[in-house]
Amino acid sequence: CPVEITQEIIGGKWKGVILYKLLESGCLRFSELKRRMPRITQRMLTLQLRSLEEDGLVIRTIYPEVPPRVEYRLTVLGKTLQPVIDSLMKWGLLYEETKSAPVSKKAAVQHEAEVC
Amino acid sequence: CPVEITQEIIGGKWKGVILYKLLESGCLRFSELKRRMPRITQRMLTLQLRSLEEDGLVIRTIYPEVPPRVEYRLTVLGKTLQPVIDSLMKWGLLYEETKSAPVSKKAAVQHEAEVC
DNA sequence: CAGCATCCCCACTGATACTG
DNA sequence: CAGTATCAGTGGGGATGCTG
Repeated sequence: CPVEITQEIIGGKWKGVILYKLLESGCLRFSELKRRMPRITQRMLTLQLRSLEEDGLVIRTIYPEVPPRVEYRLTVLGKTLQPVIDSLMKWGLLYEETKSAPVSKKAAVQHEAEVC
Repeated sequence: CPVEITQEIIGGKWKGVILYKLLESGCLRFSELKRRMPRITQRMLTLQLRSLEEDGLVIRTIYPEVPPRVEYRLTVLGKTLQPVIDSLMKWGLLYEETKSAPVSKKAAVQHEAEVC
């Protein structure tokens, strides 16, 4: 099932957010990504980026400098995730709205009462 | 982050597929859902449906008959997931296509060579 | 038919410390 | 700066058997 395939690739706790940040910013260093995701650990960020790289969504570029610099950006395939991430984000916003709008709940319940 | 919120709700191995089947069919009995997802165990189907119910995406209707009959359908909120599930499915199809098209890989790599 | 109960595993996630 | 290494915990997910 295609839905399952996609979820296997961008699922999990962090990948969606990483992709969102990269779509937003285009190209980010490891530390910049980390700064944009204060709750993720270095370890998890590394693991998730490696996984995204394996699946061909992200490119990792190492600049042989001191101090080391590594930049991440989306591949062409990775960029095709834009509409997916967008819809995930939009629905997240809608959901938060819904939860904080108790006034309309009664009307909603009446709708739900429809029979199959 | 809204992206993370959505993934917490419809993430995991099965929820996306369940939602897809319900969007497609409108209303399904437990056994009908199970038949459409041969790999899921009864236990997991039950657990995932309960979770979707808790989050207000699915309505569970029990018909007091013998043998028992339980039907599942989306709430109004659940139906708002249509564009999300759609985009997940479309990208899944695109991804499968990409993997089975080795001819275009060279061109793709050249694209990836662009600098940040 | 549509489940619940039970047992179990390991993959995901995390905290912490260390390093080229 | 951008990682590895190590250890540990939790819970998602699964197999199987039983039942109103």
